[in-house]
Amino acid sequence: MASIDTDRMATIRGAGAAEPCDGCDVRSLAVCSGLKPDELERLEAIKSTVRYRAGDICVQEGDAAAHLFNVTAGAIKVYKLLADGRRQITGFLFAGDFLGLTLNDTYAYSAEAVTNVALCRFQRPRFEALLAEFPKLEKRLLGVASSELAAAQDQMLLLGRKTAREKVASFLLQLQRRTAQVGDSSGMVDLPMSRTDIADYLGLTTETVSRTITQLKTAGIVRLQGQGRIALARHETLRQMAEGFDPAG
Amino acid sequence: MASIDTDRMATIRGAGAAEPCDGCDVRSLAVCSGLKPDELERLEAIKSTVRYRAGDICVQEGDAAAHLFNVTAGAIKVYKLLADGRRQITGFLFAGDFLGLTLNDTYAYSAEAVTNVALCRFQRPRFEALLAEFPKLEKRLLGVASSELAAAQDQMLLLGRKTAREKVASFLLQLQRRTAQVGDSSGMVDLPMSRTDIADYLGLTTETVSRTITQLKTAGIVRLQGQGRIALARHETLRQMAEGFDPAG
DNA sequence: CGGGACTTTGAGCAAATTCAACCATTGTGG
DNA sequence: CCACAATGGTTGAATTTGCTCAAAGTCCCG
Repeated sequence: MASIDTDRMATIRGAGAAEPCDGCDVRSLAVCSGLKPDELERLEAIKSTVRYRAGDICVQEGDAAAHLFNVTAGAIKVYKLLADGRRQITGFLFAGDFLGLTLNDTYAYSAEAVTNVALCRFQRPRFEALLAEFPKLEKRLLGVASSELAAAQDQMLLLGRKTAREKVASFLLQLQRRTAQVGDSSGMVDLPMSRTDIADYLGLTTETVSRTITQLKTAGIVRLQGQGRIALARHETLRQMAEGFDPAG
Repeated sequence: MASIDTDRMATIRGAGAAEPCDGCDVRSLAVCSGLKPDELERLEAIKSTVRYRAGDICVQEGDAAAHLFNVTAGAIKVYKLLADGRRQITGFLFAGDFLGLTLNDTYAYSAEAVTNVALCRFQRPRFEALLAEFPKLEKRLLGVASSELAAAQDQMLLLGRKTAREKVASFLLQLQRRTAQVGDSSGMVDLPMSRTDIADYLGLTTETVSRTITQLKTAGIVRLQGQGRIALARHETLRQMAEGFDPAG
């Protein structure tokens, strides 16, 4: 559970000025991957770059869905709220991830910057026009949607059927897989988000998350490397734990 | 939790013979909606009709993803399992719903017939060839994926943050919305699935589902109409309950 | 060095689960 | 046509996991 700072609205730091796609180091991960040079140019023409500071709201549930985004740096959390403030984080987004896929003309979720972030931003009507022109882009988007859907099903399994320990183990491994995807396979994992965020992602409370991590630490399965970094020491144990094999530890 | 009858494999009742799309009464809901007559004809050419009996497995997690389906009659449950048999149902599919969207070449979930069902079946390579030809079909599929994604996020909120009572209320309303979509807005809702299925969908146990429904019945909010039918008597109360307003009932 | 936010730890509590028994409905075979 | 087994659903009591409430400990930043 969590209280949300509702009064802090988005403050766009550096707006407008588009940064060149040429030097973009997340292009291979993003929706724009696989486009031909001329297509990329057309896409670039309708793009602007926006930055948010940690804590800023990027997207607000219920607002007109005017834009689509691509995260180029930093981390974002996507979440939904209940009437009394209970929060469920449905996903964390990192560099390369896509934000804003929706059929409706309003967003069905909110998004907040976890760290300082940079995003490519596209106006929806313009983006959709390009979508109609470039089948490859549409195909890519369908791919993005499909893999998000698969991830969502995994997360439902986690939320509905896993124990606190299994949830935390799954979460750490998920972050590590993501880290490895970007190249770093050292077993060191960044935790840019707070315990409250982790709790709201896993359907737990901060206290339970904290206790569970302490348990894993005591059991020698992970090592806290101060300040939002954690080392996965016994990777295989963690993996089994995440899949529910219950090594009774 | 639930034990799965692992030994009962799919028995295709009526295979092969394609039924004409002409008279199909779910076409307006399905992926094939909005296609031009000649496009529809091409799609029909690669389609076959399959039937399963209640309890049959339609799709098995890990199997080669050879087909895509469209439900034309009956109900199907889609689920994932943990090593020890814990099950999470990620969705129920009804007439008009699509099954089989995936990027990978294996299914990431299983699907089992809840009632006797009929499905349109398409071979993946052929279907994908048509996708490339008919942008409208691809667009439609992206729409399907998007709305499934939105539903998945709602379900994550439910699983992670709602109480048993809120979960059951949400579930009943969801079924009713679906029923209303097909035309029937009488407030009567069919419950073709077992208590165990409902429990595995809501992240609860059968006992808790049963107790909760009994509570709603006692409070006069619903009426059981014997045999898998339920009447939503106090719709608004139920709606508030589902959204977490806690009318302390 | 001090203040504030976040995290950890502790103790008691409660919602939902587990285990167990009972009831209802259905389908089968004598 | 009825008895009865089988399956699924309901109810009860005890237990447990994770939550709530409370306090103390860290870390960062000015």
